Amino acid sequence: MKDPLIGLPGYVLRRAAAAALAELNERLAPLALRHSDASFLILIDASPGITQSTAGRILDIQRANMVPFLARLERRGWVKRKKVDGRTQGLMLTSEGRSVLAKTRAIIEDFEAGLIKRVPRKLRAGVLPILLALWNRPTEEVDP
Amino acid sequence: MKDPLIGLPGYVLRRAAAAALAELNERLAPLALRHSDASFLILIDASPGITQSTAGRILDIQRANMVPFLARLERRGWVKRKKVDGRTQGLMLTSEGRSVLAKTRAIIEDFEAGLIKRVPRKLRAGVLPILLALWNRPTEEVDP
DNA sequence: TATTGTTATACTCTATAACTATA
DNA sequence: TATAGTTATAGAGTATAACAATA
Repeated sequence: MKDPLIGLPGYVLRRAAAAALAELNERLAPLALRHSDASFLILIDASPGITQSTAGRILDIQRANMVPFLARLERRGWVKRKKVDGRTQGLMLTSEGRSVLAKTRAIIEDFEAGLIKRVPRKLRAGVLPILLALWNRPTEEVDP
Repeated sequence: MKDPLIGLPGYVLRRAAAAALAELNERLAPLALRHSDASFLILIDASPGITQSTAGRILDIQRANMVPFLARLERRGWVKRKKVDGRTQGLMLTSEGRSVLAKTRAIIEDFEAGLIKRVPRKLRAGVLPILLALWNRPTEEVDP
């Protein structure tokens, strides 16, 4: 039985992402982390003092959904908040957070390397440009 | 504020898929369909008489999750079941199902065309081969 | 014994509306 | 008036375990 959807880039994009995410979550499971936690830790580390609104905008996580998300990371002692003004709080990794991030980075690098290795050598240079292009919503009719 | 994850193919793959899916769901909303419904209708149409177990295996939907999924499509009069033997039932589109599928296909074709148009011309030939390669789990160390 | 369909259940992710307190 | 953080809630999507009926 063949999959009649296999010629549709949108469908294959979804399946590829789902498979990759499942694999990454498996690999992160020993740290009791999910891929979303990992991306969040990386972002805070790259931008210490970032607010949760800004972080949410970058990662495309709604403000409302950041709350339980952040609460968990804080409860586990990986992220701390520091008041910036009366309504804003900057996010920082704790030293424990940096420690778990180091392990996380190792797992992610291994995962990403494995991902790219599935692609035939000759096509590898196109992977990131194509994915970035697919990601961006059409702005003007460039290269129609 | 830059996204420090933008160099990771796995991350961009996820974001690209999420954005594409959201857009497709928007486009399908007038038909009160979701992308998962659409792929299911296409599959049944391509393989009339397929069982839900087989369909679930192809689409990577668990048997247990097929039940409410199929029930909705049947309730809306788009899919009917026919007993094959005592425990197996073949799935078929109703004429109403074929009618909604025709509209669905038009939306999907337009969506897929828009998706591919985001990619610079020179890279387009690589899109599907790369996505298919990323989808497949590594078997042996081919092309390391 | 293995498979099909089913029920029940739980967790993640996402989406929206509305509230508060601050800027 | 707009924004940051929060609460509550709902709907997809996905995962597992267990069961009955049948092959």
